[in-house]
Amino acid sequence: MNIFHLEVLAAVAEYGTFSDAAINLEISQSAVSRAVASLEAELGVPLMTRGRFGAKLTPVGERVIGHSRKILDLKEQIDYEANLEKGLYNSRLRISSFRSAATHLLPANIARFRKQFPHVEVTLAELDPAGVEQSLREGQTDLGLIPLPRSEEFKTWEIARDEYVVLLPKSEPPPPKTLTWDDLSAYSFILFNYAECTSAVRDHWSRWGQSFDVAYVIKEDSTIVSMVAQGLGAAILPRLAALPIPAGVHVRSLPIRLNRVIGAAILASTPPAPAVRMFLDVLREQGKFAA
Amino acid sequence: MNIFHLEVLAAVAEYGTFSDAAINLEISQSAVSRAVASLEAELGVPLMTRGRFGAKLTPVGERVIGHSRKILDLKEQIDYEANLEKGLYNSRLRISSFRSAATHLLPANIARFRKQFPHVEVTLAELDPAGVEQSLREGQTDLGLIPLPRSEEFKTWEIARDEYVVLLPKSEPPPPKTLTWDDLSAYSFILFNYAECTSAVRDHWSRWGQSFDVAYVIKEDSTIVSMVAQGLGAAILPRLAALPIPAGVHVRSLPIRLNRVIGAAILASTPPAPAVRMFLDVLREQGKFAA
DNA sequence: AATTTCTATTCGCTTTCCGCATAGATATCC
DNA sequence: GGATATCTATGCGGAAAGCGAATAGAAATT
Repeated sequence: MNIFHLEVLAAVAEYGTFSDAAINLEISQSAVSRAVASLEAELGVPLMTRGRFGAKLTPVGERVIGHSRKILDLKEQIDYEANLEKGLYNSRLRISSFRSAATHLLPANIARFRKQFPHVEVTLAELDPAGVEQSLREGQTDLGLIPLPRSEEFKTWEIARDEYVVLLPKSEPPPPKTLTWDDLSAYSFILFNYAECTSAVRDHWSRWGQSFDVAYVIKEDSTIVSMVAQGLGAAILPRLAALPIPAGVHVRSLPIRLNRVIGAAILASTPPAPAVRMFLDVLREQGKFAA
Repeated sequence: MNIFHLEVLAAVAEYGTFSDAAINLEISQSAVSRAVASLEAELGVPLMTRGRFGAKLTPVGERVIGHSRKILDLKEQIDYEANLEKGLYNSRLRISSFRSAATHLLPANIARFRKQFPHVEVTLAELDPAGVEQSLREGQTDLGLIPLPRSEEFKTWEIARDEYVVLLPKSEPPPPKTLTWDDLSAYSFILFNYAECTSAVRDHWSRWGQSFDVAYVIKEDSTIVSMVAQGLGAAILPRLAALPIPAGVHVRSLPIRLNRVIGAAILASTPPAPAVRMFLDVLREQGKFAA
């Protein structure tokens, strides 16, 4: 059975006559006639009645055409996959990302992407968010991972949410499971001077009428985790940035939770390349599985 | 694109070599090689890698094969519809049914069935349930509509449920919306001497420790409805049997509801013919829509 | 009755598909 | 290292399928 013959059958059903179907398909009327006859011969049942009035599906033809249309849809999807592959072949995808997304979110997704599209060359640059933005503007980056929201010069998609957690040093008794603002007032804080985390934390506790002692503002997330482990203070930073968290450190949620929204971004003025669109699909599927 | 070529691709993916796929499809190895090459040429992408080790799908081949398998499934469904049509052509379906199912359930369903299968000749005989059973035994009926349950000599399917309702004559004030057994004790009853209705009703009120005056036992449902309208008593009978119910008669549920289960039946020893199976599908769909 | 419009079929040609035979490459065996 | 086995790719020739142009036949329209 030839899929084009199914397309002919569908066209006759839609246009009502062999002649009109022929015009629309840009083949001759006799080709239409023989295509339908060929299907009927192969299946052994009449799919259409026809005469001077044109052509109409028989009852069994109605049942067959439903399946035929689905076959034509699937053929379109096969063509789409082939065209996508041709469009992606020997293309590249340059990703820039701030550190914890680069470390924790991207590697597995890049692996899954490359398994489907092995001919796309993927590069990953770790930059702070301002650097990601600049690289996008300069055309050095195809897709950036940055915190949201962002200005309208970028088109963005939310990819993940990362909770700001409180890291507390080992203590007897251990800190309560659920922290209050009063519990936090006992600590000096080490804040994370990266990807707008310090300002996000200060804005958050200000919004709830709180203010806490900030003893350090540190750029290195691993350093922050070590300092907490050594009892130098408590820290508030995104969970992904804190990973891996050693056993001697307690992790708690803030009294009122704060999330960092991680987004994928391109320049709003640039239509996304096929590789970008396919990678965004992979990222979205990841979010779906994580949910 | 030729659907058989998709079948070849699927076979190679399954068996791992062109040679093994050829053996299983009962074509030559060179035909397999050219079928796969033909698909690749048409789509413009390589679907398989191959060599002395045999053949494996490429990543785009993996994506394409998913759609291809669905196309093959749909082709099977098209073949099934064609074979069904051939099997049904010039066949007949002889239905026997007790009266109210014959009057109310079957006509619309027979119409829907014949719209899909216009070459099946359908006959409908109205018989009481014992007559339906006998006609099935004698091979004069292909499918019977009878109350359930039934003996194991029949294979049955539940098709519908029909509530036994109380018909009450016009009165001032009208009878309460919800009847109690006490309410019923005020009436003489007219019972329906058809399709085991009388015994079903007597069994029901006995099961609940009740017993009521039975003034008449009548075979004609329309006569029963008239007698109630004229104030000769109350009636208990299946709702379908009572239709159409005139305005001057009140319809109420029994204090404890009773349903008649209407089933479709064939002889257990006889595999159902294609026409029977298709008609059962139509009856099941009706139940689905009614739900 | 003539004309128009629909589908079916013939003719001749092109394209596609197939099996047989074999070339070429590579893994396995001795 | 050479012989053998096993895989896929391709040439050849024939059969089958598909196509457009032309035309036959039937039925609706004018």
